Amino acid sequence: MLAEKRLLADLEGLNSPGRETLQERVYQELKRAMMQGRFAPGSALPLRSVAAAMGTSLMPVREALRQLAAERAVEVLPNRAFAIPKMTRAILADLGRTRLLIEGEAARLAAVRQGPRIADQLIALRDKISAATGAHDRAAYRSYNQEFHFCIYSAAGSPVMLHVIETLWLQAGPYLNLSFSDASGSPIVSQIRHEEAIEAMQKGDGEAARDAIVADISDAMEWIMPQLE
Amino acid sequence: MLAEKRLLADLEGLNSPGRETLQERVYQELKRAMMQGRFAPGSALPLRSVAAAMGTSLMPVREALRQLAAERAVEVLPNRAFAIPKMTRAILADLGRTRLLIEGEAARLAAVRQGPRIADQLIALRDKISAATGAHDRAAYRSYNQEFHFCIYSAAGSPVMLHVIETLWLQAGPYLNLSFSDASGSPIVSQIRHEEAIEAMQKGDGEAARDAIVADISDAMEWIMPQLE
DNA sequence: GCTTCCATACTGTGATCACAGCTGCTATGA
DNA sequence: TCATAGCAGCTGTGATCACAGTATGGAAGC
Repeated sequence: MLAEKRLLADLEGLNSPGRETLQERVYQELKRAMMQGRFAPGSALPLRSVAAAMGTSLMPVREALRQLAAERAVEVLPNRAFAIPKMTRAILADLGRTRLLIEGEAARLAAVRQGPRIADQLIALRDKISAATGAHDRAAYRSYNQEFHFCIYSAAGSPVMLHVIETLWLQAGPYLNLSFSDASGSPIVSQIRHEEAIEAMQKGDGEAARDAIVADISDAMEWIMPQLE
Repeated sequence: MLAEKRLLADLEGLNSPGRETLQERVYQELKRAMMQGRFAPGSALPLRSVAAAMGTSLMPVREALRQLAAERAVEVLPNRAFAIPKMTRAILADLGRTRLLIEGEAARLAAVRQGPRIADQLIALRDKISAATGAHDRAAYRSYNQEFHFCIYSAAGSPVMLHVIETLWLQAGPYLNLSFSDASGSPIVSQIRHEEAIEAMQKGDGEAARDAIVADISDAMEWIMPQLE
């Protein structure tokens, strides 16, 4: 009996990935696709189409979309239909301003509280980013860049800020792809900011860390902005 | 025909309040009840109980709760059950720190961009707050205080920040009630901060506006914190 | 008296169906 | 030829049901 229970407990751990609800899977899948910019801005997301694509009924899709809508990642039209939000220059600027504020503060906190402790992880990620840039692997670049930033933000020790930042990235996510729609030098500029951030973390210098992150975001925004519309 | 169409168009406007979905109504009702602190922290929200209380089926309740969960206003337990989150001192402090940052900045923006234009509204709200305080009407106080703050935040012209602030209030909402669990002087302190805020708005002084809001939030936090646990 | 087991009730999940509103097309009329 | 009525196909909403997992209660065994 006891052995059986132990076995079940072990299996439980193994089951847990499969134990995720369909709703969860649909949510994650949509989120991933959106952040990769797979949907055109303004395009509709009919429940039945998404459900058919995912091989589920309408229900998990409805809940996943509503959750994404609550996070402002998808829009609810007056018709109550779901759609990918259209990004305007004004909204993107607003998003950028808010990111500067909160991600800058998170970076400052991270440097002060955990700075030297995460420097090694950041250096490893910087190397991966360099490799991805060299290989012109945009997907890898985006992925590692995101890891780099969130490695810092996680170290701030503020779950509330972390969640806010995640929702901001989710909203801006699809449009960050624009930064790499051609082979221009934007990523290289970013590398400089990352160096500055690493240095600030090593020193535990909060103000320098904030400045580095603020500059990084500003660079990206300046790059993306003229490409809109 | 044309007249008929016009009539329908007119009726459409009238219908719109009734056209809200059940899900929307359940969502609003739950939100309102939560912000008034009607649910004990940690208490469960079984779908069927809520549905019975609202007189609907499970579906609208499920979607409303999931939306609230996305906003961190309710918690999803490992059992996938919904519950009112338990607030710890650490989380409340985190929430407070984030509020200082973003609400302070929103106040600064509001003062610079629209300061004098909203001063009259703020003065009117201040008077209502005074009246509510004098009458010991806690519900009215809470309501007008919220209006006062969001009057400022709306004037910042940043929909992104406004939404973030709303989610922060929703998370902290139930615990703000603690500030008035007895007849102590906390609201009076708050009034001083409001005066400072109004003055800053009249002058269009961003820094002063930020300081006033930061002080207001800090006061409230300092008041609530020891009452927790 | 304490532990163990089993039945029952209750949890959220997800599929299916009926329905109302809207959109766009087509056929019919002037 | 053009306007209009009506039909067909979409849309999301919400109720109902079946189901699997979990907690809880009491009863039977040690």
